[in-house]
Amino acid sequence: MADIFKALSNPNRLKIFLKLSTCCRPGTEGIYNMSTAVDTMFIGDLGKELAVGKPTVSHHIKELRRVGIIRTERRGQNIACWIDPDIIDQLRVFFTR
Amino acid sequence: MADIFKALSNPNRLKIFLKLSTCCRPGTEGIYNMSTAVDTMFIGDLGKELAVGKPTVSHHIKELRRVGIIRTERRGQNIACWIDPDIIDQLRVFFTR
DNA sequence: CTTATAATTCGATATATGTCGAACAATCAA
DNA sequence: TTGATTGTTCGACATATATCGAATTATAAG
Repeated sequence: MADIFKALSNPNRLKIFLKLSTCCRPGTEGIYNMSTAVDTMFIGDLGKELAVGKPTVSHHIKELRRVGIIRTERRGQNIACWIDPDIIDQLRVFFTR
Repeated sequence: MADIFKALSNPNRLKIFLKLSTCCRPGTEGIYNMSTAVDTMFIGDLGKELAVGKPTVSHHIKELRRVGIIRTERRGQNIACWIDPDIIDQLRVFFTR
């Protein structure tokens, strides 16, 4: 759990998380299965809004994936990302009771 | 929000949070008002379970208070701590939707 | 096969963080 | 007032982290 919070403690990683949260809402069919997703978020697109270089974005994505917050899948030249819904459920439960 | 997650990202601070969570459950009347609390948690008691020195515990408590996760109140020689219930609500909402 | 685009890896570096010991402050009890 | 207990403040230091530029890999398009 500490690792998950650490991942979300960096402002740029939190922005990535929020961006993915708004683009890929739980309950939206296919959003967690990129083969049918209607609204994907590529790493390059995420990086454009972050005022940091590509190596840094890559590092942050790697970290978010390491702790299980996001999942990724190559789509041609790009790599698509989405939030793992299980983690969000876990986190909500963590703050319940 | 990043600050809150950073506060919870340190293993010792997370242990303090969990300890306070189990000793001071939401819904327990008076637990957030030390003058009527039936189960208080003093800084010294928290420190005994943490394998770090008193200055470090003090530092962590300060940080948790700075970001609004806990509240404190002096009770004689001791200082009592408890979790701010509003923050927990905020966090649960954050991971909802 | 060559070029362009997207992303990762690798070092380097500056800054932030966690921890400690020593000294200090605050409260209570004789 | 003196002594004991509890917690804070202050430097110091070692480690962790965020970031960058340069080089590298992977995929797609001519």
